[in-house]
Amino acid sequence: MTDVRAALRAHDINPSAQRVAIAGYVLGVTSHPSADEVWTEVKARLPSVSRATVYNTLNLFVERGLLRQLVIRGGSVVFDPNLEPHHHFVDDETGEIHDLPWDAVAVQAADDLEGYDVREMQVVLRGTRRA
Amino acid sequence: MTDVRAALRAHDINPSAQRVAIAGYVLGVTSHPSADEVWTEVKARLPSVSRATVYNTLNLFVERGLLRQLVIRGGSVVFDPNLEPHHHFVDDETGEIHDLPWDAVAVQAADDLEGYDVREMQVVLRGTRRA
DNA sequence: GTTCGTGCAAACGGTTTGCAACAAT
DNA sequence: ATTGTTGCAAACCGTTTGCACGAAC
Repeated sequence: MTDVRAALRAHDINPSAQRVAIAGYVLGVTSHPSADEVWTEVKARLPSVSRATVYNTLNLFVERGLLRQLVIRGGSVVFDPNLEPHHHFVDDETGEIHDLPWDAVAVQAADDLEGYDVREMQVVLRGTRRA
Repeated sequence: MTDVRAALRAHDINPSAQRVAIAGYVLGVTSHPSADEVWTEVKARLPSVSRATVYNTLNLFVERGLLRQLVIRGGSVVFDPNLEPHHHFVDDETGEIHDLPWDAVAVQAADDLEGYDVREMQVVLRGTRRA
C-alpha cells in the first residue's frame, strides 16, 4: 500500500507499521466504524496492535485532516474517510450510517444568520431503509 | 409550579418531588444541558437528589416525549425541551448549543431518496459567533 | 402491604493518560 | 543519545444497574 504511506507523509505523519495498518483499513472503509471496530479489524492484520495506539492514531489522523470524526450516535464517535461534503443517513433499526450524496439534500445555506459564522453544516437523516 | 405537575401528569408521569424539581428546571432551559449539568442545577434546589435519579428521570422524560435528546457533541448527550422543529448551532469555541429557528435553514427534503424512509431530519451548524 | 420512586454504590463501556520499553535516526 | 512510537495497565468520565430503604395509595 504505497499510496497509504504517501497519504500519511503528505499529512506529516510518520508511516509506522501500525499507522499504515490502521490507515490501510480506515481510509478505505465506508461503514463509519467506531474506534473499537477499527481496533478489531486492524488486529486481524496486525495482532500486536494495542487499543491505545488505535485510539491515539485515529485522533492523530483527525487532527491532521486525514479523517473526519462524526458525532451522530450516542455512546461512541465514528470515523469517516470521506472528506467531501456529504450527508448521513442513520438506520434506526441497524444503527448503520450511510453516506448520502451532497445534492441528495438541498440545504439553503442561511447566509442571513445574524451573529453566526458558519464553518460547516451537517445534515443527519434518520429513518429506516425501504425494501 | 402547578403547570409542571400538569405537564408531568399529561405525560403519564407521577409528579414526585424530585421529578417536579427536575422538570421545573429542564423544561424551561434553553442551554441544552447535559445530564450532569441538570444534576448540578437541581441539587441547588433539592440537595438530596441523586445523580441516578436525575439520569433515570431524564430518560423517562425522553421516553414519554417531554424532552428531546440530542447527540451533537462527543462525550455527553444533551437535552432540549423545545419540541418544535428547529435546528442547532454549535459554537466551536465555547461548545454552547443554540437553537435556530426552523426557517433559518431551508432544507429541501429529498423525497427522491430511493430506498430510504426518512423519519426525521437534523441540521447542525458549527462555527463561531460573530461580534 | 404492595407498588412505585429514590439514594447509594458498584459496575460498565468508551476513551485517555502515565509510563517504561523500544525503534529509528 | 535523542526523539518519536508503542503496549500495557490504570485512570477517567458519562451513564446504567442492582438493591435495599422509604413513601404513597
